[in-house]
Amino acid sequence: MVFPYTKAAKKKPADIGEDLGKYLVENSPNISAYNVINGFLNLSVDSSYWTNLLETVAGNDTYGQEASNGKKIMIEYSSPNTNKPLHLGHIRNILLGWSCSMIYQAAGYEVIKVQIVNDRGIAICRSMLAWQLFGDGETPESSGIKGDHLVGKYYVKFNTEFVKEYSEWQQTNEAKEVYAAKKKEDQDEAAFFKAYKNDYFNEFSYLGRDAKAMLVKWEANDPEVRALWKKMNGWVLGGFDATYDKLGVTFDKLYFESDTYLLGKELIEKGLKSKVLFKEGKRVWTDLSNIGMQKKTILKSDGTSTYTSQDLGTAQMRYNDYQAEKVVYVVGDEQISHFQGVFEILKRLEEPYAEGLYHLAYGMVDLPTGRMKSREGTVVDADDLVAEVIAEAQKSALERGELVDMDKTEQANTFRQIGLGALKYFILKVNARKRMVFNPQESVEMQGNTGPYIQYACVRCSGVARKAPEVNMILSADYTALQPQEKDLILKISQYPALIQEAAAAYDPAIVAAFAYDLAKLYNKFYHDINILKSESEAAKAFRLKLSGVVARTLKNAMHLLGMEVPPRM
RNA sequence: GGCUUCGUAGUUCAAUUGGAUAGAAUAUCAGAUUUCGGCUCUGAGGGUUGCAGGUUCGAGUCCUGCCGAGGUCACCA
Repeated sequence: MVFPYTKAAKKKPADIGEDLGKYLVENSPNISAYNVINGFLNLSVDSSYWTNLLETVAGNDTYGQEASNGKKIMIEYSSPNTNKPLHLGHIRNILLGWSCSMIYQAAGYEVIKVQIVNDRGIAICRSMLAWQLFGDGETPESSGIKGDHLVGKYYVKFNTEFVKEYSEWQQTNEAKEVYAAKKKEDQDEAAFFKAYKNDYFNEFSYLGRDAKAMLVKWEANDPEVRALWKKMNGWVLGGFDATYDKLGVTFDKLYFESDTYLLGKELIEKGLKSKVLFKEGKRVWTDLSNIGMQKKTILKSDGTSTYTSQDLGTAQMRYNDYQAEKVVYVVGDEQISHFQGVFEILKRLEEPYAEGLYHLAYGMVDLPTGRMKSREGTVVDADDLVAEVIAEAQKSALERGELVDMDKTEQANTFRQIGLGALKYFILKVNARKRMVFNPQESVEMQGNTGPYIQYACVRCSGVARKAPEVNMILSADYTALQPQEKDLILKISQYPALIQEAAAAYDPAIVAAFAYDLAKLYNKFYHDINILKSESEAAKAFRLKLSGVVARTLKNAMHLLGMEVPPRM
């Protein structure tokens, strides 16, 4: 493309193209020809360039892994509440966090994977209270229910009981009086009570009163409440661990909100001194109008902490723990303004890590039928989903009569790899910041732009490469009549390291996913068009086997960045 | 309402960051191959990139206005 040079050179676009092309052919050994069309300069690359490139890549055992750059990055992901099991939204979060971790590792960073478990607050007290009232001593062991699901059951129970209580209350005289006194114009009873729910919880509800009382006791370190809290949180965390294990993700460090929610005092003192923050009574606030936001409360008028104060303190603590240059928060896009506020305050406080903070905001996951709503029971449970995709992989393989001769445990493992591969790819191929539609049927498809298609291509080319141990004996330089399919493959592979950097800079696994798919597709075309084992010459055969080996390795590497495994057979 | 994200084949997603004829997949139809591995390949139809202006050699991409869908506007987390 020569348009940008027209002004500087004061020539017609076509002439510049001619001059440049001519110069490059004469002076670069890699360029063999050129032509100019509509102001675009096209160059032809000599075959020795391609074979050399392939040799270089083949000889590099760590292709796609940058040398350490000595920098640290912390990636926070998952970070669930301990009152209910994980769902599809968490899965998107977890896969994004994991994949970004892998990408940054490949880009040369030391990665610290963390999560902050939200294990306190009124929501947790709701589950606890419901269990106390209706649980009858039920445990994961006694009921056979996975711990997180058991606690989730009582969270739901609380809500159904609360709704019942609320609708009964609406019939009372007290409710009629509240309605008469507080209703807005044109607001009928139904609309009013729908909007009044939270106020009811705080002012009139028995369940609400008891849950809040429990939270107060928890904060006062009441031994009985704390013991119950510990017991139920243990159940939930055990359940989460099982789910993480299924998904194949790990963490280097867990932070607990119960330990961090009081942090931030030190930074607040600093902010008050430097007039970044202001105090009225016990309340501390700041003005964020410069980034289009309003006043933000950091400490409440009773002096207690807020979400903001807690995140300020946590950021500082984690910097003290690890001194990471970058910190990525994988959190849903509904919290964009919260993090803008937190990051802005830290910048004003001139904290050394403030510039390296990044909120990786992802969009909500919708179902084909609309959005997920826990109240309407349309939430897709994480454990159910994982079981379903594995079952689907098994079903479709057995229907085709494949893998039946395989050892049972190996077979089960292969189905797991395929099912999870399908699920992970389906979610990660979509740009993170976009809202996405999750179709359970399509997620387990095996054809087209899917995980199993890529896995299959990889299995295929490593199978080909395995056929010929002599690939390492260099012959490929003698092969000069390269086919377009071969050039396309080498070109694609040569872009891989730059692509990793690009994906890291954009915090976007979808870039890697698109690459893996393109490469798989190019290989399948190559495989179809050219019969490798019946190549026209030994040199061509050696070249193609070597190429297959390099494709296999690159595909496997790219899939690893997406958290996908490659089955031994498919 | 203010701020903000988004709107691309029937559907799900791309588009090298402002570049060539907007590409894949899926579904539909028509073919090929079936070798090292059966989930492979080729082709066809399908688009006024929400609408209307503007900026320039050139706009899906940038600017303005409208329409539509989210998010957010707590002394909740």
